[in-house]
Amino acid sequence: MSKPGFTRAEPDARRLSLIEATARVLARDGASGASVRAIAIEAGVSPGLVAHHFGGVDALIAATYAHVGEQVAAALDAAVSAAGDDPQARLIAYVAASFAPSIADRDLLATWTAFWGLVIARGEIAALHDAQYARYRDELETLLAACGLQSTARRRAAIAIAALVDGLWLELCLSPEVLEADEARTIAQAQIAALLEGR
Amino acid sequence: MSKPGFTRAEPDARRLSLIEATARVLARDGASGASVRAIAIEAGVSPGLVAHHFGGVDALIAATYAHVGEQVAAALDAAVSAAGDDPQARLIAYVAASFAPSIADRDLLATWTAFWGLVIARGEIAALHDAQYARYRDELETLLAACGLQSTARRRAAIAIAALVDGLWLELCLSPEVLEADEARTIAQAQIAALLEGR
DNA sequence: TTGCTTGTTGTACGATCGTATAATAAGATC
DNA sequence: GATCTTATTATACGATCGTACAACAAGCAA
Repeated sequence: MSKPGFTRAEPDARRLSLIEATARVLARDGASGASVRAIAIEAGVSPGLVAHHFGGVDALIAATYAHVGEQVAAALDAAVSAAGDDPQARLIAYVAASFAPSIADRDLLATWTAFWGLVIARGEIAALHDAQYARYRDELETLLAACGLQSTARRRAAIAIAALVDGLWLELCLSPEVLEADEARTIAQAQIAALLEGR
Repeated sequence: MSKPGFTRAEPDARRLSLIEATARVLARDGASGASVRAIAIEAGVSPGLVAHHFGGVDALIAATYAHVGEQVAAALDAAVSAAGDDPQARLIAYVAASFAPSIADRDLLATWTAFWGLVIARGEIAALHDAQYARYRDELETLLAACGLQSTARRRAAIAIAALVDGLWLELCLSPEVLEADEARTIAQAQIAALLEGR
């Protein structure tokens, strides 16, 4: 009974571990450091596995983006569920969750910037971003509808909130010493209140 | 009288042409395509010139970021000057100028994403971003003060507007078919009006 | 046990990376 | 025209890049 030199994993499990390793490398070394070899070492596997499971490094980064996006969306949804029944409280919880320490950190930003770079370099990846943005906007529109906002104003309100949150989130990640999470939350909350004013 | 094989340029002039070439390469191929050789070819010079004038490729990209930032700031300032004397009109002109075709395009976004990636990978570059952000915020605070906003509310209002504009600008660049410049302008204008309401 | 599938490894390949360096020559100075 | 400074070129170096590929072995089925 000799110890196995390596363990065989289910394709899905291996793919997940590669995705998580990619996220860690992206966070540590940035987009330029996310090479096939660095990712493979981080995941404790051979470089060839990346090609075997993803075909190429671009597809792996895209999958990482999709996965991280799922996680963020789940965290925001959880915040909404925990917020109770009041529609406005749910909307505010959804937005405020974007500034939680686990969401607004450099590690996540690294994944995002790497992916934005990919959108520029390889146009076909833009569809992934469009899908995530559409989902975020839809969720906001649903929450806004529950607050009683009429349907004609909903789209613009959702875009406005999404943009504000993105901008605050970006600033929070890039220079947390200038803007703190609490202030970001306060600002977002005030803007939402203003948007719902003339409802 | 033989034709010179190359022309000698003033260091500053050559640096500028390298910076402009970098911006073009960044826009065309993204951050991963901005290699010393690609930039040198685009500028019509030898690769060695990058090291000679900038010391390394990171410094060249940083200089490109600074230069593009200057251009954007100048364009925004010009829009303010052209807006006349009314304080609120000046503020709105400043913000709306961010969505002009020359500002909200993928080419500029490519420079920004490349630089954001550098902020992650090399911490010492973050200071450049902080400086640009601080300048933008200061300009907004000045315009807000002219609108009669009391000093305590100014900082938060400036951050809110900066974040909103950044988010709208980002979305405009990434998926212009979803969000159009006119709508972005309308949204920003409405938010500014709301911010100045309780003044 | 035997055979089969396929996840996994290790390596090799050509391309490209950033940078260093010596040779060259443009253009100003005297 | 001679001299000097230095911008510029061209090349070479070692490292690292992404991918391809053949050999290997883990684990399941029979």
